[in-house]
This record gives sequence, structure tokens and C-alpha cells, in this order.
Amino acid sequence: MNAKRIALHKSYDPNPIEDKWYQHWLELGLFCADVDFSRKPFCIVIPPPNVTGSLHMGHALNNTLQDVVCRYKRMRGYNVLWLPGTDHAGIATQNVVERSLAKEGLSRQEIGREAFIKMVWEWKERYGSRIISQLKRLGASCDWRRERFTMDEGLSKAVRAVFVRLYEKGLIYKGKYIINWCPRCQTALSDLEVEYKPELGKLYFVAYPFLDDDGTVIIATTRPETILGDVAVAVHPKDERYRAMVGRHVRVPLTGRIVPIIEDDMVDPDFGTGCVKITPAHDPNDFEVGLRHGLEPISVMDSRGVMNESAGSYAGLDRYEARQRAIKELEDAGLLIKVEDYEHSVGHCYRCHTAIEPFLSEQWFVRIKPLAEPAMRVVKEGQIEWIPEQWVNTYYQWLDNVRDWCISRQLWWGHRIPAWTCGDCGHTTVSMEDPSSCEKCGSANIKQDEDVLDTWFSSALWPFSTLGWPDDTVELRYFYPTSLLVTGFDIIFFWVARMIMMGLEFMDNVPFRQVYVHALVRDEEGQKMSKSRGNVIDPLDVIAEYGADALRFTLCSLTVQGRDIFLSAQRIETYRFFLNKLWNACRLALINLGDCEGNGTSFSLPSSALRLHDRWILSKINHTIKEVTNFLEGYFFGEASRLLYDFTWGELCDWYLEMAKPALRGDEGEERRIASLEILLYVFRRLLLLLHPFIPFVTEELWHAFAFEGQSIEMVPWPQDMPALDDPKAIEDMVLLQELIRAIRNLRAQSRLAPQKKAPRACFSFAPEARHVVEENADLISLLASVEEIRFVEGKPHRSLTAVLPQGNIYLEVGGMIDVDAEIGRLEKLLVETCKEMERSERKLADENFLSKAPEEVVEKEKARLHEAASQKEWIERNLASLRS
RNA sequence: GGGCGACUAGCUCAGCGGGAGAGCGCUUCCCUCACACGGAAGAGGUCGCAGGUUCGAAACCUGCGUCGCCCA
Repeated sequence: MNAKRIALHKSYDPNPIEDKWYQHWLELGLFCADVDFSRKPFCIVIPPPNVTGSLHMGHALNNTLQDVVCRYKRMRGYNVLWLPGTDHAGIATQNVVERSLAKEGLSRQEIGREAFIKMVWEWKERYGSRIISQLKRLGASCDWRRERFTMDEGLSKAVRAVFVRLYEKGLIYKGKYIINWCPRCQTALSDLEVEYKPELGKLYFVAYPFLDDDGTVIIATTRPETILGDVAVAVHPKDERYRAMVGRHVRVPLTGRIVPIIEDDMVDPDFGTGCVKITPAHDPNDFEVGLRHGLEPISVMDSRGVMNESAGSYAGLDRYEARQRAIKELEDAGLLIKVEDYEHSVGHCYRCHTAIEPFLSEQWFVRIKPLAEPAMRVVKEGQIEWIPEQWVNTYYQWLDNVRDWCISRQLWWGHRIPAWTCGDCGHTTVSMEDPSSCEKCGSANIKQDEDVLDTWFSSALWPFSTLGWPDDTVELRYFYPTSLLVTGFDIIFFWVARMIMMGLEFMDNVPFRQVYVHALVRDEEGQKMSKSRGNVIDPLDVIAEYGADALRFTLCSLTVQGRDIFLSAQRIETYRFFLNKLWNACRLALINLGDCEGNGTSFSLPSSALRLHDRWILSKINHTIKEVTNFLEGYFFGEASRLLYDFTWGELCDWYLEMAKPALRGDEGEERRIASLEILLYVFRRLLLLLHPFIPFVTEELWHAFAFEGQSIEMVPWPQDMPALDDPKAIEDMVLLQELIRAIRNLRAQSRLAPQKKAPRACFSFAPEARHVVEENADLISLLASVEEIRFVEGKPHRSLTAVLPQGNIYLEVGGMIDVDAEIGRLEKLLVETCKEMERSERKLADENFLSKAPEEVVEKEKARLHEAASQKEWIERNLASLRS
């Protein structure tokens, strides 16, 4: 093998690297997954971002984690399909195009449905790929050939097939119900699309005069303008205060309408006076009451929140104007008894934040209970694993209380509802193919429903519609159920639960085996990032400044299961510095490796050729391989990346590379130089492989710099640990070596020894079993602790500083006078601490309960601790004696 | 009102039954031939509070407090 290793620049610069390697991967077809029944599939479908969207930090996190898993699984030999795409985002996209129309002074109504939809498609063609190219910039390893869009021909066919079948099964129905209505977007919303915010309002107490005497009943309401639509007054059946008046009638203020007093369980006796007005057309609870009592709803508002002709003289007033006028008139009539401040939660449209209006209208619904029941069961049975597990509670709780899903939207952009109503017989025809006549009476006088479906209706089919359903494709047979879903908790209800329901209904199988629910990314103070707060960190800015790898590694490191991520530029910088450290460690290795042969695949040196630090680093990389693999299998991204950080910086760079320098320079002879090179190759090869899923760009660059084999590091198998390399003794001895070096450095720092100047001598008075560590590594101690000479002594030399370890004393001669009193003081303090520690252990070991009930190894450990403290005490005392003599 | 989670060094968080850990920040020193995007040495914590279980609790249980999220 002729290795052509590349010299690296002095510092790491992501810019020239990242685009280059992404193009390389695309050319290699690295991300392409084709059906191959001889290989094990691994499949993730991307949570489709809105086609109008731009990459935000939430996307960056979501897709980084998916990418880490996909790259890892590829290296483990799976046939990995990460299937990308976008959704059509009905309201959001329509809003965007409507806004651009408005700039020309036009409305969609003016240009008409067909022309408008054409415009939206044009917009989509022009701007819809933005988020896709941003995902590529992040390094997303999706099979782009398979990119899908919820409005694609194939996916639209799936939507239609699902609608038809659910309709035929009676699971979709149309009806006149009270729903959430956005007066600005002019559409119905599902329960989920309403966001409740606390608002300070008023509670108005209004007197309703009895019809048959001079008395009144006082009700409390937050919305006096809806008095115009009142059809009853209700009290709780068990409320003794009002029992007598049930069945009597009152005259509704403002309208003079005569309505009954009824009783219903829904009434909360503690709210207001315990009497409430019933307005079925403008309140969901009142609607239910109206149904139970056969009350006819009266709508007094139109779809824009403007009072209509049923509101009499109020017609034409906006809802808020109407409220003011109602208050004034009630006051004038002496019927407004009092007004209280009142905090209540008001629903707002999740897209435009306008206060929503409960609105009575004809809508389409999915009957959810029959779908929810199996969706709960499969999770209970363990067919879908939630990670972290805590989220299943949220999932169950929602499914338990879920109400029918309003799926019709009064929009133009979306899947139009495939239902045609006959103008002659009134029958509704629902079918896969556009009908030309009524299926019941044969009349050609049929008209398609104007509404489109909720975007989430098509997203719910995503795991199988993207794989070709309703056709029976090989992709479906091979990749379904998909392996893993990675998503944020904010869309568990919107999306995850609905995918499970639809998957079970139409594929007769779960859509995925595991759900990984990740955190929300917040700013450094824990605030949600939002444009209005101005605290948004744009991932694209971060990538431009620090590189995609730095962003990815930061997000992974901060990802802890069950906890939100607080992100700041400073934190990203930390990991950017890490990449530079890695880069330079490789640079050091490459400078020394030159054109030497080998690629680090295996390891053949006899242990006799190895020094302590060699055996130590081999044991450590082995341990790292084991742990990172376990962490990735359990999706512990933070733990995995932090371990790699610590290994690279804290072990490899801080200790091993420093200790290997003399051998690499040839100071230990040619054999040792070759051995060290072989270890470098072995360790760096594995380290780069382990890091690759997290930081794919820089590891690819470094892989080729080392001239390791293959066209891409990702095509190389994931490293395996070698139990033969585990070396507990080396770990133990290395701890001592590190401690004694640190102890000497500490003494140096305390003395006023010039940094460049070596201390003349370090003398060790050590227990026999610890001496070999010093003997075998005297050269390294001398190098790393900066002392001229190492020797063993019996007693304390004059003019020396002392460090005490459990294994013995180290006396550092600093080449001048020392402050004896200060030394004595320091040692006495240490002696007190050591004695305290001894007493603690002695007390514990004297406790019968402890000895009989604690596990043996704990007792042993305590004994060892006592032994250590005792010998340390002895060393200190011996040392003090010599100082005082 | 119901549920979930958090509370550990100045900040962000690991640790989740056997002697408190990391990163950043801070202090002191050093441009040593991989790296100042660096190196060395330090300072800093009755692990929210109160009970309990245990030989032993930051960790487990109960209650309380503060904060956050979800649902009604």
C-alpha cells in the first residue's frame, strides 16, 4: 500500500470542506437506498417541513439527530432509507400567496380558484425547494431521488383512497356542528389548531326579567354581544338556590326573546351566579346543551365576526363593537348589575393568532374513537417503543379524551374533498374517480364540495403514502413498518398519533417501531425562540460562521433525553474549538506518519513493545467504542458526543499525544517509533469512525488525509471493540502516573520557579508496589512535569517541597531556599484532613450494621480507603518530622 | 382544576443507592517545534425545603415551595 497522506493546514476551516464532500456523497450515491431483500432495511421518514418554511433551529436539531442515526446505521451495514419531502401547509402557503396578491391589490376571489391554485403551484416550484437545499447544507443524508410532496399525484391518490374508504366505513361524516373558526383565515380549524392564551377580560352580570312577575335572574357572561343569540337560561339540577325557577320563562335583554329556564349538568354552580345563558350557535358547551334540550341555535354573527341580520339593529357591527353597544344598552336599561375583572383563556388561531370564534357550520369530521382505540392498544402492547418513555402518558391522555377531528378547511390550497352533492336528489357521491353523475339518481346536476382537507390529513398517511400506497409496491413490503420516527413533542397529537391511527387502519400495521421524541431548542435564557422576541439563532448563520459540523456537534452534545436545549453562540463556539482540536491532533499524527505504511485496521504489536500509555490509550479507545455504540443504540446523543469529546481532548490530546511525542521523534529508537505510529493509526482510524455520524464533513476530510481506504468513510464498517485490549492494570497505573505528574506541576506552580526552567530534581519516597510506575516512566515524568532528574530516596532532601500521595511522598527540589514554615503549615493542614478521613472510615468499619448489611465489595472498598488514608498519614508524619529536625 | 417535568459550582447541565463531576465563565502563569480555536495550575457546591425508608440518600418515598410545559 502506498499511502499518500495529506498535510493539513494549521487550523480547521469548514468552508472549503463541507460543500465538496456533500457533492462527493451525492455522486457516490451514498444516500440512495434500493430495495434489496437480502439486506436489513432501516427506514426513517422525515417529518415533512412546510414547503413555505425556512430551516430553523428546531429543524436543525430534528434533522441532525435523524442524520446521526442514519449514518450510524449505514456504517452498521443496514440498507438505510431516509425519505425526505415537504408538506403543502394549506393555510400557511395560501397566506403567503394571498399576501403577494394583495400587494398587487388583488384577492384570490378576484382571480378565481383555478388561477389561484396555479399561482400557488408556481410559487411552490420557485421557492419550495429552499428548505430542501438548507437540509443539504446541514448534511442531511436523505435519498433525494425519493423526495415527496403531500400534493404529489401519488400522495393525492392516497389521500383520496383514504377518504373514500373511511367514508364508506362510516368513519367520515358531514354535519352541522359548532367548530373553531378563524375569522381572518376564513376557515374551520381542528381543536388542536387553537392555542389558548390567558386574557384579562370582564365578567358581566346581567339581569333577565321573569315573564310572570317583577323578579329577575342574574346571569354572568364574558361575551354580552352573544345575548342576541340566547335561547335559554340554565342552572345546575342540584343547585338548591334555583331549583324552584326551572321551567319558568325570562325575557332576554336586548332582543326581548322569551326563553325557558332549564337545568343541565354542564352548568358550574360556582361560576358567576350559578346561572348561565345558553347560546348554542356561539359556544361549544351551549351547543351540546342545545342538542340535549332541543333548542334551536340562532347564529347572530357571520364568518368574519360581523353581526348578521339575526342580530337585528346590531347587524353590520363588528363583534367587539357589538359588545360595547350591548354593554351600553344593558346599562341604560338598568339590567347590567355589575362588572368584574376576569381572567379567562381565549382561543387563537395557531397560524395568524386572531381570536377564534366558535362557529356553527357544515363541516366534515373523522370519527376518531374507533381509530384511537387500536392506536392505544399497539403502544400498550409494546409494538411501538417511545423514547423517552414518559411521552406515552401524554399520548394516552390525549387519545382518551380526543374528540372527532374536523378535517374540512375553507381554503383553496389543498386536497379538495372528493364529495359531490346532487342538486336534484341531495345525495352525496364520494368516489375515487371524479363522477359525472349522481350515483343514486343519475342526475348530471352534481357539484363538488368546495372545501379542502386539513394538511395533517395527508401528513397522517406519510409513512406509507411516500412508499407508494395505495399501490402494492416493493418499497412498502421492504421498508414498512419504518424503523424510527424522530420528532418534537409539539406534534405528538397533530402528527404522531394520527399516523399511528392511519397506519393501523390502512396498512394493518404500525407505521414505525420506535418514536424518539426530542426537546425544543430555546435561547440561552430558556425562552422559546421567536421572531417577535428577536432571540432567534438562525442555523444558516451558524453554519456560515462555524460550519455545519460545529452546529451538529453542539446540538448533539446538548441533547439530553427529556430536557430542553438552551442554545447560545458561545456554546457553539466551544464545539467549534473542539473541531479545531481534533483537526490539530490529526495534523500532529499526520506530520509524524508521513508516508509510512498501514491503515490501522488491525493491531499486531506484542504487548512487550508497548509502554504504559500505549496500553492505556488502546484500552481507552476500546472502552470508547463500546460506550458510544451503546449510547447510539439507545439514542443517547448527548452522552455519546460528550464521551467522544472527553476522549479526544482529555485523554488522547492531553495525555497520550504528549507522552508519545518522544517516541515519535525517534528518541526511543526506531522500533518504538514504528510502534507509536501503528497505535496512532489504530486509534485515529477508530476515533474518526466513531465521530463520523456526528460530524460527517470534517471526519471525511480527515479520513482521506490519513489516506485510509475507500471512497467515503461512511462506507467503512463501524468499529468493534477488542476485549483483548482491555487493560485495567494500565488504567490503574496511568491514574497514578497522571496524579504524580499533576502533583509535581502543582508544586512547581506554588514555588516561584520560572515556567521555562526545569526543576533540578524530583525525589520519590514510594511504597515498593508503586515504584515501577515511576521507574518505567521517569523520562515522561521528567518531560511532562519539567524536572531534570528523577530518583528514589529514603528521607526528605533539604530544600525541597513535598507532595503527598497515598503511595508515598514526592520531594521536589526547586534549586533554592524554601519557606519551611509555609511547608509545615501546608502539611499540617493536609494531616488534619487525612486524619478526619481515617476516622470516618474507622467509624464505618466499626459499625456492626455496616459490616453485616453492606455488600462485601463496599466493605472492601472502605477498608482500602482506610488503608490509603493511614499510609498517607504515615508519609505526612515522616515528612513533617524531617522538616522539623 | 388534572397531568408531566425541572430545581446539583456564577451560567448550562451530567450523575439517579456506597466519598460531589463536566463545559463555559473566573483567578494566576505560559505565544514550549499539532493547536493561543492552545497549554499548566487553581478558586468555587450543608446537591430547592421538611419529614421518612435504609447500615448508608444528591439519588428512593411523602409533603411543601419555586419555575416551566401540556391538557381541561
